[in-house]
Amino acid sequence: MDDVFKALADPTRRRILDELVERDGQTLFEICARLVTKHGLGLSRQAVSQHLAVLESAGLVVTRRQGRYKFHDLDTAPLERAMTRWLRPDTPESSP
Amino acid sequence: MDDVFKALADPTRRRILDELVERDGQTLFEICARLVTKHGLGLSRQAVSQHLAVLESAGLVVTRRQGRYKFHDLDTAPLERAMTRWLRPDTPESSP
DNA sequence: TTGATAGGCAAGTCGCGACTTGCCTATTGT
DNA sequence: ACAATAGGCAAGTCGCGACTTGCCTATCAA
Repeated sequence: MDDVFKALADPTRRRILDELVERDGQTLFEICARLVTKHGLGLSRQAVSQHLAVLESAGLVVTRRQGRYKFHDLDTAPLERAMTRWLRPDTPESSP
Repeated sequence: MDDVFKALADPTRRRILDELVERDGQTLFEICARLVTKHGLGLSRQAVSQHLAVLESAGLVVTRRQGRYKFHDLDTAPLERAMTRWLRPDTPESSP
């Protein structure tokens, strides 16, 4: 759970999550290309690879190998668990 | 919104939010004392003050001065807005 | 089998963020 | 008025994280 917040701290990693929400099951090179073209970010392949490793060890991204490809899928379950931490039970909108 | 994630990245700041959920409107010295006694954290007053400044500029904490006291209140609104960013609209549980 | 593609490992650079230290301002109580 | 309390400002130290560079492994197509 600590890793979830650390993973979300970096803006590039958040962009990666944005990409995976829009289209699940992308490879490292696909994500690389999208970050460069769509968001104008100039980073190396290694940088993206390391970001994906952080996201995966945080449980936010799940990978499946298939031949020489490694597909990345988003998992939002850790997000929801992390965020309900500070949501008070007595908010007036919670039970209308 | 970028500041929200950066603010949540530090474990000490998350502890401060925990404290404010439990009891709203604490002063700097109160928060300091609680972090030391209840959580065993050994940090200076300045450290906590800087953490509170980060939380405030992120909109997660709202302050009100009263004489020589400065009370700190939690605001969870930025949290909820930040989290809905990656929640897919087509989750099977969202519309049973 | 060879070259191209997809990815991994390891060491190194560098800047930002967390924390400290020292001193200063303002409000309160006696 | 004076001391104590509550907080702020600024410069400095230091470690961790983001990113690069160079090289290595594995799978697929020709």
